[in-house]
Amino acid sequence: MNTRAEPASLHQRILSDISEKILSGVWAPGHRIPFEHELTAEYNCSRMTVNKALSQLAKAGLIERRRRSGSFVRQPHSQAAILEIHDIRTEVEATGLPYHFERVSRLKRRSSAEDRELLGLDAAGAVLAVECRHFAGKRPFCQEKRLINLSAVPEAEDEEFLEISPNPWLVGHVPWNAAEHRIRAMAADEDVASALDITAGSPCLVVERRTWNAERPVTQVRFIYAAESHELVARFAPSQG
Amino acid sequence: MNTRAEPASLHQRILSDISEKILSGVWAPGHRIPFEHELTAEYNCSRMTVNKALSQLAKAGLIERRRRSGSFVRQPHSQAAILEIHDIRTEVEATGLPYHFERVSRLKRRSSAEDRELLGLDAAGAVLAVECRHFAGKRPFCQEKRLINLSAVPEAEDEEFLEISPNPWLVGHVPWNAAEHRIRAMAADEDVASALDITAGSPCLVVERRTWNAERPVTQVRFIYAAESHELVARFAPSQG
DNA sequence: GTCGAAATTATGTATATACATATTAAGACG
DNA sequence: CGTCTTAATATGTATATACATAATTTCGAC
Repeated sequence: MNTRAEPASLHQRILSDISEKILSGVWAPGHRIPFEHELTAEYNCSRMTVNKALSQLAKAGLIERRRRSGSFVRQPHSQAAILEIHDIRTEVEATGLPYHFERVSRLKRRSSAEDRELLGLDAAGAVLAVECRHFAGKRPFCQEKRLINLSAVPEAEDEEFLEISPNPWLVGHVPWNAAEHRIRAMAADEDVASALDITAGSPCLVVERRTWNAERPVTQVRFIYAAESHELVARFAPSQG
Repeated sequence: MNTRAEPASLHQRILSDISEKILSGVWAPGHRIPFEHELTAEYNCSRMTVNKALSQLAKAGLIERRRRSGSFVRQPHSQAAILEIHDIRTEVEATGLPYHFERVSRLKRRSSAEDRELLGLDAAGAVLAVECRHFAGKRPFCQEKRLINLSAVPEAEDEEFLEISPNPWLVGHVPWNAAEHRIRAMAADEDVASALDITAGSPCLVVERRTWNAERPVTQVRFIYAAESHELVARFAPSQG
């Protein structure tokens, strides 16, 4: 009945056994799962091993542990979902169409007030503004307008972004430890409409991303998709560890 | 010297000490963090305690552990972000405007093929179709079109959704353990345009959610917002355990 | 020098044990 | 009957120990 690959270690097996019972609904929310000493007997192992599995399930939010009372399957209260952010190349290739991109423009300049606003920069400094178009087959898939903070990423000044698009280049060259995405709908203005080969005023999906490294803004980018060509998927899936 | 709130347990303190060094950028990606035996000496504790902290950091994706070589700060490759899904009441009240909603229609029917498609139902069965409008002040904020699978939630048949809107009611009455959100842009059709008091064809943000309980579809709902009135925010934040 | 065996090293997993702590149940007492 | 104390119980944390495993390095045979 269980055709999955069995996890190598015992505590992982215990964890996955239990989480499967919960996720399949065999143990409904509120159900008391066996005590540590019962699982210890069932799996013929030490309490530490069982404890490791249960602690991880608790940290993942699947169960709640109460001293003296035992562990219980939690109500999945979560209002947070995991949003998969894919590389554009990956997104395009998932449709089966060949991917390519075009660097439309690249301009180094002292940061304007608007640039600093978009990047979240306090001080003045040089920025690099890059615009690209990404294609699925022959049709434009996405317009990219990007600002790169040159005081955080001076190496970008030597990159033309003709062979490699900004995102893969940045991922390879600059570490970052925080990112924020804002997602909204927008009517295409003339600029977007001509870039995406759609009529002005038609609906677009806008994904704006800002990334930081050690509190310092690295880059700000706005991806604009024609409404028909893209959707985002976010899942709430109780984590498995 | 450490003015933060001290975590209660030793392994948590080790974990938070290290993750702070990483997130603040003191230890950059690629940096080798001290060996377990070095941390053992530094914190004057057993290897198991250090191991617990490091294992959790590894599982959270902050570090990578390599046998014989040690543990290293990982490149934050993650392309997954946490999307906050708020209740509409919360969203509206965050703008400072008073919230209210209006139940437009409520209809019980045998599921059509389209209903089953939307809900992800295999078999036929009764569904409840509910339509609402949510307001921010006097202006329409969001249109909600929902299907409820009555074979999974029979109690819904006795609820009129006049006093309480479907989402809070469902959260209080039905457990669920999986959810999927699809986010896209759309042009308002006549129906949406009149519901939101905008002109047909103007851009809208669509959030479609489906939830399951123990593999069984519970409800499918489509929230439609005028482009100006709403945006979604997703963050990538390295988890702290 | 090159190849391959053996030692070294850091992590991965598991055990038995100990004591702490939160929570509930049972009992004593006014 | 209610309250206070005490015991019982499940989890929380930590230790010392042991052996397994993966990845290097060392070093000897050729």
